[in-house]
Amino acid sequence: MSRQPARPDDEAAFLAAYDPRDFPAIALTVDIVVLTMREGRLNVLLVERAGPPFQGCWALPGGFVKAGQEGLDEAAARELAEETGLSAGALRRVHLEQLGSYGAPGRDPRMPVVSVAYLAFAPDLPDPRAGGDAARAQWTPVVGLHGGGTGDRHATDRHSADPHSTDPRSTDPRSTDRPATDRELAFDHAQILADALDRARAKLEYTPLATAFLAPEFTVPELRAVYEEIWGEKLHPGNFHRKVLSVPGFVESTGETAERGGSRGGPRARLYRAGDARLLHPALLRPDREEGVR
Amino acid sequence: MSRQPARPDDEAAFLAAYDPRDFPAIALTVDIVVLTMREGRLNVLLVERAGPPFQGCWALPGGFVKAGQEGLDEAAARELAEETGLSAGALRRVHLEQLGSYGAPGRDPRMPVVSVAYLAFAPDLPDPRAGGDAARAQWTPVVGLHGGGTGDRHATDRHSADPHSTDPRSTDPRSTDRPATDRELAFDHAQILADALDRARAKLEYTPLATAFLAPEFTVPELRAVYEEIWGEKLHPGNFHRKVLSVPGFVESTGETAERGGSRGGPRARLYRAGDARLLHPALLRPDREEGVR
DNA sequence: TGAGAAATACTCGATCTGAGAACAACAGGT
DNA sequence: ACCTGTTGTTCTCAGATCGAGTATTTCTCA
Repeated sequence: MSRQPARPDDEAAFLAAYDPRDFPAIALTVDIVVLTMREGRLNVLLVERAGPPFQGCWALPGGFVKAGQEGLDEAAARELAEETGLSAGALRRVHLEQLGSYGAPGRDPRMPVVSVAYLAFAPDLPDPRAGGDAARAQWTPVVGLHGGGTGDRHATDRHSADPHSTDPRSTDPRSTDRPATDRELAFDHAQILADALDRARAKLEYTPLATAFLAPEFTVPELRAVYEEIWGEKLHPGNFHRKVLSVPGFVESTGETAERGGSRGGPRARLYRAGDARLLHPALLRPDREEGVR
Repeated sequence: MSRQPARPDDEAAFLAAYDPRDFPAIALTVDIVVLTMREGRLNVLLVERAGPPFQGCWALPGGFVKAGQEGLDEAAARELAEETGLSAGALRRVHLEQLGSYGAPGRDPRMPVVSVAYLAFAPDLPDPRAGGDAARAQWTPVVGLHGGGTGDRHATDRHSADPHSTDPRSTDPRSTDRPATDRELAFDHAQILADALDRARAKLEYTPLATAFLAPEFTVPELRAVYEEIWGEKLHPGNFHRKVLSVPGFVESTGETAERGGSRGGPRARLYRAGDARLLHPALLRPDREEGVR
């Protein structure tokens, strides 16, 4: 960054190069993959595009960065607030981090557009409001979405889901008039979503961020459900319980217990709060992933 | 991304918004943190700025993205090739990955500039050539550099131009004559470098990328030296050796042994090649890092 | 030729992990 | 109320892994 177009011309040309208008036009946007847990399923916030291109298609919420007026993180936070209609207070409980930037030529048919993608983990949020240029916005189960699912090959780098994972996906991806499920996403958003899921799966391993999907007070089984849903595989209840309580700073007891036992029986679970750890040590690793080689 | 500025105006305004000239001017660059190992020390490629702003300051190599003509990864690869003067063949042995994007307002005094930072791991490369707008370019030991050093706090979460980044502007880090060591970096490059080092340290844990710093054939002690230099701490030779050989796909034996023993004595070490693993399983974790909390 | 250093192999005890069992608490239906 | 099946939580046990320390052998250097 921070260099004139190229070539150490003379001073005049040098300064002239600073005229913004002389740069090839390029637009910068932020897109956000907002993940939340609804009724035990991982959902992503999608908006239906009101105009071309990809009119009628579902896409990730996002918008243009106000060049010079806001930073990237700020722009993402602003878009997140606008799109979810959440108060600043509620937003404080949402985890937001940069995912990566996408700028393949032609990804937007209108003009060169580079998008900085963000990833957000949110507790169960109210239904979104269709604001701005979106025809409507809604939570969509990730399962069955292109780019969704448990195993999305591609992953730039680390971890890719294993081929032999138990795939609880429903074998009924019908999309008659159902909302966004099983729809192609606009632009390269399927790729962004896939990368986001890979990142989310990895994050659960070494951070306590799974708690960001839950209410301030939660039980170990609820926490386990988050891991199972995002990783797409069942975990050993006993071992998971032992692990969570043994990692320093992961959770702290409230002394209370849940109001009711499980919906299908069982004793009432104890309640915990998120601890003060930012990183899990030792990490909570995903079961047997033989990959690595390839 | 991919939405008009905001607000569901009427169709006319909608279409008008597509004129590139109507968007606030913003420039997009790529900056690359190229790391290599020279004489046992971790070095980063820096260029001396030939013109303002930050004239005479050292900065990360980089340049403007050719909007619409190349993707982000392409642009980074191109800049890397230009700046190092390496052949396409030699570049194939270099690991290049996206680090994150930085777009704090005012990070470039000229105009809004967002930079997509990349991270590269390279084996010992020849001296760089000062091309383009750079007065000169050279490898600089990371130690002693602002943003360098072993302990750069900040970071549990990589990337993102956070608001509280050290802002090197305002001060006048004029160049006297000394190379780059102990100099303030231009723009927010100290922050980018710090983030890059954090990422590099983490990458060594779960990927075999340490081998990217070495020749095609290397010994276990040489590999250990890479880890020790980047992590900034001595490792137990015996345990490291056992671990490296036990992780499937990390290294594979060539059957040969090094020409000479260690410079200060000791038997000749066996030679290995990088294996076919992309991920280390189980990971090679850094010794005792009590952090996690706070 | 001797001393010191380093590569590699081994040992031992502390930890961590996966799998399974045990037991009590609880929901739902009879 | 009383079964019956489910589930939260705790334990046990064997195998894998890890940190630390030791032993052995092979080099370099003086």
